[in-house]
Amino acid sequence: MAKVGIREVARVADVSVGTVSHYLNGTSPVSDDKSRRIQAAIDQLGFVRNNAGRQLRLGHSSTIAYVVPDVSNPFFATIAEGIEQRAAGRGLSVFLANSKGDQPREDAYLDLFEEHGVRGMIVASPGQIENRLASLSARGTPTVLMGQLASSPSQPSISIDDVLGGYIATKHLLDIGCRRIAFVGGPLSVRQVRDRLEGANRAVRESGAATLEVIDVETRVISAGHAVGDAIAARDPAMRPDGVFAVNDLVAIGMVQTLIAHGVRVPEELALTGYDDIEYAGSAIVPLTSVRPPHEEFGVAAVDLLLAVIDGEAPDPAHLVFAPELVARASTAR
Amino acid sequence: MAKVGIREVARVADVSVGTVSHYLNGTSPVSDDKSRRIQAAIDQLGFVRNNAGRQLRLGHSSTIAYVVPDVSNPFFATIAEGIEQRAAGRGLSVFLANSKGDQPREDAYLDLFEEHGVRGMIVASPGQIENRLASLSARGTPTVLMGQLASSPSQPSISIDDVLGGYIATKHLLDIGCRRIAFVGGPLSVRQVRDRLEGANRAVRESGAATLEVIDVETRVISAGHAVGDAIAARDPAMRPDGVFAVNDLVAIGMVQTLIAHGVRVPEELALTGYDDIEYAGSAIVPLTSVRPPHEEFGVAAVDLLLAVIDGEAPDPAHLVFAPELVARASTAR
DNA sequence: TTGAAAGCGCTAACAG
DNA sequence: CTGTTAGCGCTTTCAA
Repeated sequence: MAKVGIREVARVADVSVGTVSHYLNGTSPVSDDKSRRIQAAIDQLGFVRNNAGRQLRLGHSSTIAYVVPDVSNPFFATIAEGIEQRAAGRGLSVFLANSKGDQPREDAYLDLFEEHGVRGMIVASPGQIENRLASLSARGTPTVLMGQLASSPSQPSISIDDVLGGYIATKHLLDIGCRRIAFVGGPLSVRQVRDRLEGANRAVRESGAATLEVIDVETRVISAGHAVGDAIAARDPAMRPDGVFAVNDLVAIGMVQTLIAHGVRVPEELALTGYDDIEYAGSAIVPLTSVRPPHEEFGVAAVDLLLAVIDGEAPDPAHLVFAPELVARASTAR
Repeated sequence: MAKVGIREVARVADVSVGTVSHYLNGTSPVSDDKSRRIQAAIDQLGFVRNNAGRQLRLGHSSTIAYVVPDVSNPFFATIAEGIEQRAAGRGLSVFLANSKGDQPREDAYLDLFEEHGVRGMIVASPGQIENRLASLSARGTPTVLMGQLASSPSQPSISIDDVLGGYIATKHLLDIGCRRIAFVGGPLSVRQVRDRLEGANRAVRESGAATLEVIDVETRVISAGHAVGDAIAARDPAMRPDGVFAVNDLVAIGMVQTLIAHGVRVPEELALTGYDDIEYAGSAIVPLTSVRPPHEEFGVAAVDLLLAVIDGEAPDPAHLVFAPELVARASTAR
């Protein structure tokens, strides 16, 4: 396979490389005759434009990067969709990377994308990476921090108000009559967990008429929910909470499964709400009430924010904070 | 931000650009003194190597692409992990792309990666793309087709024996005593669905003592399972199947939820098996028997196959076919 | 061990 | 409208 470049195309079409470039980029009009010859040559030779040359000359690529801890998390996947749509509309492609919540690996990807000269990055990270992002910016690659509110005013970020989310979830339980509330989640070193609990605290405090128990879990997956469900079912019924706010849907799904298996009626004896509104939430045995972050707008807003920074506009609110909303389903229907 | 390149580093360190390059790549020994000066200059200037220039000169990049219909599908996500591990071991990075099962979009990504000069691509596609992959290969980008057996002998592919999978799932139902088997899945235009049904047919035929009903569904998601579960529960108990092979776990999960809600006992009255062994399968109300494709080895094998092609070795078996295995759980425990 | 210099493929400025 | 040409940043001979 001989490498076929723009000059080979030019030779076959009997035009100059400049003309081929103009044809390719629409930089300047090309006569019909030559256009046809150029296209014919391209087809015949199977020419594919070499991005390295193009990018080197242009000084920048037309890609942005989206780095997440877990691509298979439906939450990030949905956002990715919004990002890709919006980016495509602006002529940008999106490179995806999976950091697995692993710092060195995340670092490696950030380096890789920087070397590749991406126009900007949207980074969701469970860790402390503001310094890292700051140096990227300083060297010319704009970034948007996703999922947590940046502490630096100059670091654009886009996040969800988890305190509010925790508040509305708990308020909902109180509104339907629950008085012995339990928050199931942990560890508190995770910002999102802490914030949600704080919101729950506030709602309970405001009500003045309810108690809040905290049931700590190490991981926030289905099996953790199973364990907690078993433990609650094993209690004397009088000692069980009558309303549970699970830190996320996976935990809630696990809980509802074991609770029902043990004969605890949901929502009659125990009302339950999750968080995140993942796809499976509505498909659980007892469809799950959940707190829904604005998935779609989130991705779009992230791209818009990034583009603003790329265009050199200091975005007025550098921090976008979205309000989640409650999706009430059978698990809290009294 | 002045652009800082290798020559700026060379200037500050008072060496030649060639020496900096050698330092960076270990291409040739560099004296300790100069090494120190170069590193100091790099740190001071915040130099980041420009991949475009490097790649242009080198003629190739050090990335491979992994294109899937749905990154959030746990099946592909797990494989991605294997791919990234293995690729990293060979000094390659992986770019991920989400085609959403959309042909034009898949095409766009294939083009994009080809222009970016990736070393090779691993492509999982629900569609017919062998011709497309063939032209990529012809132009110099090796590919591995994932998830379906390639019809062309020269197109490397890596797939799972779904006929066998369907066979062992159904055989298992027969072995535990089921005689009125139902296959829930569709449409038959999807290769994997067809193959699984074929395996089911074979098992039933071999047994000589059972019947196979086909219950068609349009989509293979939880809600489809709900609908089928409702329909089966509504039947006269004598008309219900006593063993169901669902085309995938999502459908099976949906079914088990509604069946139980309607009081149909699983597995006593109706044994049920899914397919794919996704994470949630073991976490269903009734833990689900499923057919497990070899996730981990799959990604590793795909990379190895791709690397072999990149290295110009005509891989001996161009087609790798993996055998799935049965994971028996409560949903078929009699 | 180091430096000088020739491009890799492409775009854009400029001249026609 | 079209052709000519100068680099973009980097690696890699080739000499020294």
